[in-house]
Amino acid sequence: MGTKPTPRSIPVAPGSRTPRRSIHECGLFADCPDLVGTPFSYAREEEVYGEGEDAEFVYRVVEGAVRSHKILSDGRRQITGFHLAGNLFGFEQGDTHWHTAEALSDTRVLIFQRRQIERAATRSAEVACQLWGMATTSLRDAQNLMLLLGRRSAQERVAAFLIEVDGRFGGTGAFALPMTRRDIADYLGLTIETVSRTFSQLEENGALRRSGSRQITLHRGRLRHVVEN
Amino acid sequence: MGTKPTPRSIPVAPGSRTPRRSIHECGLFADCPDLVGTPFSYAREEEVYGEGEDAEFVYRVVEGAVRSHKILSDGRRQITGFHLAGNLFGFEQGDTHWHTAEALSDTRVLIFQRRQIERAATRSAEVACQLWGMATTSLRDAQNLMLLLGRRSAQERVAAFLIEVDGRFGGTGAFALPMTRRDIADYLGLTIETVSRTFSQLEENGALRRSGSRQITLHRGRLRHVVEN
DNA sequence: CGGACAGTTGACTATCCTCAAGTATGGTGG
DNA sequence: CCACCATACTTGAGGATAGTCAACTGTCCG
Repeated sequence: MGTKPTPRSIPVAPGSRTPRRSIHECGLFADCPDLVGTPFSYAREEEVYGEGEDAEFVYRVVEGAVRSHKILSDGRRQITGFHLAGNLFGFEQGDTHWHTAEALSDTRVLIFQRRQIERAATRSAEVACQLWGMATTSLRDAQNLMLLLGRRSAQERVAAFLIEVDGRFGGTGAFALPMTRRDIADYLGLTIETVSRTFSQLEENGALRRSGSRQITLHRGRLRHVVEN
Repeated sequence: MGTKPTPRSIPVAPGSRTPRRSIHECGLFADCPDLVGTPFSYAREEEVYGEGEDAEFVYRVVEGAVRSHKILSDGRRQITGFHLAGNLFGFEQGDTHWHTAEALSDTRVLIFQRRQIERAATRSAEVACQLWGMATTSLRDAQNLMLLLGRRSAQERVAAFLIEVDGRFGGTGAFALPMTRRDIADYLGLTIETVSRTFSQLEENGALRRSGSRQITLHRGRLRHVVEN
């Protein structure tokens, strides 16, 4: 989707395109000064990688947001995660991506070569343990989402989602959703209409306020009450 | 549930209870001869560990089967995985279990001290990488289940489930389900009635045959056709 | 101003859930 | 060995939640 500046040809030779930042800014792990990422950008709705492609790179979001999804042949889509500033994504089991990743909005990332990270992991137990920890954290998130998808009502799903997003944006209770209703629906296993209706219900109940469709202010107490059943 | 032989007091001192097997049989990783598991047993429906408990041990199933689940205050339950012979379970992010694990049937396991495994990981990059790989594999499984829970119909869920179980039992197309309809329902985000009805439908369509409620023979072609949409 | 697209709302439908009754199955005790 | 009970499973009828289809509104662009 969108224009495709062949993302895979550029990051390998990072010299000219963008000057390297300080190690502190571009490095992946504190104790790996040689593990430096190359800055890169994606436009809104642009694909970062597609399911089935070689998993050559790993990405850290600097600014913007990315979604990962799986899709069925008839178009049904499940978003498995949103990656916000600071998040790492693109690790896979095996040599190919089993997800598609796309930028929600114009997004800046740092690109790392997967091989290089794997080599660092085989050399440094500390790096490997950090990677293990990140994978375990992702697993916990995935399992929480499984509970939500398998056992929660539409209201509970949307409320839990808003609380989650709020937390990831600093927990101020007010934020602009970086994703469309379709993205939310495909993350929560609902339809856009149900998401929209649920927003309206939550607004009626005073659990949130909308200013425009994206800007949300939460009444976190009431929202938590919806989730905590 | 059931009798509780205080699982946590025994594995620490593995000397007397059961004679240690060969390293090959009890070890967790080939290159860690010091990482030896203690054999232990759980009765049908017995809890291995509960949500919120200290995650002191890690388990490998030798014989039998274990389920991991998360549960809401009103009893809604989501099973996040079944662990069969050979599978490792009990790793967590942080120091406490965020699941409950229970034996489906009388089950023999090997118990490992989590601390010891973590220490091995910090010493050996190879061990850490293996742990990382296992976590990544679990993550992939979890994300596939998310797609199933979020976007698939009851028929597709049950069909996919049966294909998965068949694969884990060797792919012969005939096996005895080790879990109840309730367990299946709570894994697939359905009710027992829907699971039961779906079994009946699939049997009518010739996609499977039942001999007793647990013994299943698959018509894998037709079943795959149901899943592949 | 107008077009494209995102989002909302309404009416109707379908899938799955709930409640209820009935049928196997397996273990226990006489 | 059989009767009995508890439990697992199946089936049916009706209902609720979320989905589908469609129309409409708002917003961002040029």
